[in-house]
Amino acid sequence: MASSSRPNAGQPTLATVAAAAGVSPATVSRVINDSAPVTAAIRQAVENAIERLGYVPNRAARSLVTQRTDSIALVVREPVGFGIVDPYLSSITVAASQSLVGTGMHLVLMMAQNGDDHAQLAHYVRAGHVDGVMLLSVHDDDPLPRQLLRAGIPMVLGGRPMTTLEGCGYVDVDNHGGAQMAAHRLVTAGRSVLGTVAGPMDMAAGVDRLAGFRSVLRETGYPPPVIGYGSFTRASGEEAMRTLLEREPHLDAVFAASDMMAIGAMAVLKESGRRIPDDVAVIGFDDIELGRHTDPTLTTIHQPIAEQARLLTEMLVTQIRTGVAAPIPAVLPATLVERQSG
Amino acid sequence: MASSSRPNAGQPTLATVAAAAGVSPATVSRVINDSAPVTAAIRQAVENAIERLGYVPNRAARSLVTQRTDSIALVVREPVGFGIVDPYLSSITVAASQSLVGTGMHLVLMMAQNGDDHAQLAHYVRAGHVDGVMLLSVHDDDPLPRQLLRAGIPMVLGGRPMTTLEGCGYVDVDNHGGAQMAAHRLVTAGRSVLGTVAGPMDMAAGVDRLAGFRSVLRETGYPPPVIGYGSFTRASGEEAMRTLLEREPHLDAVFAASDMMAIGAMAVLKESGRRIPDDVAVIGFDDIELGRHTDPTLTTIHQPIAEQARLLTEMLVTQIRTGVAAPIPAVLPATLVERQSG
DNA sequence: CCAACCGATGTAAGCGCTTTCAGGGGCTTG
DNA sequence: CAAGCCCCTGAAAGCGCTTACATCGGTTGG
Repeated sequence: MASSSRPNAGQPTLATVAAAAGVSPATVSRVINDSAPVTAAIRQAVENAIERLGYVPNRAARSLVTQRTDSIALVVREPVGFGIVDPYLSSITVAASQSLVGTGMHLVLMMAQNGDDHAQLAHYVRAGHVDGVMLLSVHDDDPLPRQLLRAGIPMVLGGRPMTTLEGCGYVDVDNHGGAQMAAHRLVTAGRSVLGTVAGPMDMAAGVDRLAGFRSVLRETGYPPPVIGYGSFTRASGEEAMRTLLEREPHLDAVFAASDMMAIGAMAVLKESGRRIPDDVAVIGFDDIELGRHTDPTLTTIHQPIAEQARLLTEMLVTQIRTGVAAPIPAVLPATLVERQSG
Repeated sequence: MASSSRPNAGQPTLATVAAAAGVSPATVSRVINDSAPVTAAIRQAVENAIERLGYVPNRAARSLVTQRTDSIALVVREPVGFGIVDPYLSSITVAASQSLVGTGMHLVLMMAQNGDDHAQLAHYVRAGHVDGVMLLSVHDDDPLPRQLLRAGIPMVLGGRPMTTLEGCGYVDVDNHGGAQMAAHRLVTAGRSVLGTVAGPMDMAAGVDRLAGFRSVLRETGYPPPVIGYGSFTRASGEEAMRTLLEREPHLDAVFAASDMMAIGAMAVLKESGRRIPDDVAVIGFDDIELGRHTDPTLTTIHQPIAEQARLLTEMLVTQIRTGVAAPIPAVLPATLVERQSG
């Protein structure tokens, strides 16, 4: 259909509009961007022409001269293949996308699974396809953040980076405090042999949640907990739980650093014949939807995801518009959600 | 930091590379795009220069002349606000993003919640920011698909459109057949008073699932089921279930057109003192992760999401590259997943 | 041995837009 | 009433890239 050679053939351009309105292209541009005063009559004529022709400005052409693209990249390091989806990550993705509505910016979704993807991604960003980057789920050995920072790309992080990153804002949840709440609850409930399924030690969320949990035990005179390590996934939670049970069969309470790991842990506990919470109490972290539907329902630490996404986009957009990075990172409060499991 | 005025200052351009390699810009372009034969020695020199300077081609400039952007939009009509996320939609989003890896294309995520968003979106697409559109969750009264089609934008649909759309491929799941499986199972299990929580009647998924369900009852001599209508969300499932119970208290089986609605229905049934599946059997549709963790676990109809996403991207990319729409839509098989609820 | 030719490179013309810069009224002011 | 301003508009120069088209050796065939 349509003509042939030029795919864009037929679409009116600035010049077309200018001709139709009997003015210069410059004036049309000024009307569109409201970048300089234009006489009411002329403005009207231009707007009519635009309307009549169904003109839409070409973004590539605009980007070329303004050096902006009005879109940002959301980069998620999704650890697993097809089908499996970290509910926390997908929630925050949706929330970010929604909080961008109204800013006139758009979201480019990028799932980086490995180093190759990251290299391609850095390329993509530097090719000027986005004005800034929102990075989720950053590991300590990840070279990407530093790379982007060096290239001067505006960037914000969802979660505190392990090593301080100058010139880059982030929004974190009070992982330490949240984990303390979990520990307190278990201690208060009179549990005596505690264990924890910790997250990866190359992520602040993993480290902080473990530290918070241990700090309470230390302060209350408890012996150190048995620790198993996972990667926030359900499968890793199962595995860690098995290790925990081997090393400490008399365990009567477990704190998991993510809900998915808590769910895996619960499955293993049940499988081993233990009742939850009667024999073993379980507390998770994240407050994903799933936790409301498990049997028993999951006691967990809530993260304000929508708020986190909102702050992230706000920080990033500000940084893009003003050129200066948010000086102060945000740390949002975590809250305990009491359900059946612990 | 960096200089000031031009944000892009410092980034090498084609010309920079050409100068460094001692060749013309055209030759550099030919090397980069492999669009014409270039002597090995020269190619080498150019590649060295690119490497040394860390050159990255500017996409806006390229887009301007090629009229391609190498990115596509994933448009989701997300019915609800912050926080609530349809698990089916978020899964397919992730799957689509992943199946795009390796094609050199990128995904722009767009959550359109209302007509305004849609208008803005059509604008965005026509502004040439994407080469094609993948549309999820299309309602019959939605003007967007036709609008894009008329504008000649390559497009594919996740799910059959209610009204035939010429020149636009789609990938559907065998909703009719899947619903029949559910009905069969309930009938075979000896259930006698059947009801269904149907989906919206302005979407093929809603209509087809209801039709499939009824067809089996008709053929097996059952009376027509009581029907409640929802919008695929959990809350709407609860509400519909309440209506069903009012109209038919002796109900002993329910088929819900989505897992989220099934979960809502189960909550209402439990609340009313009924045991599942003893008093009432429940079967859902979608096979979302949540269904594995409910109590009882949810019997449901499985959709091959990853496969659907893969086919959608494949169709769209092909259409973009060749210019012709996929002539035959794909319909993927649904399968029954037997769990505890029904 | 010269004409025709072919393959590799360079030249230059835009793609559609923004943005300086200069200029041309209409006003105010001395 | 002339000089000076200010406000609005138009002309034109690119932004960084691709791509005809021209060019220029070097072959090949008659």
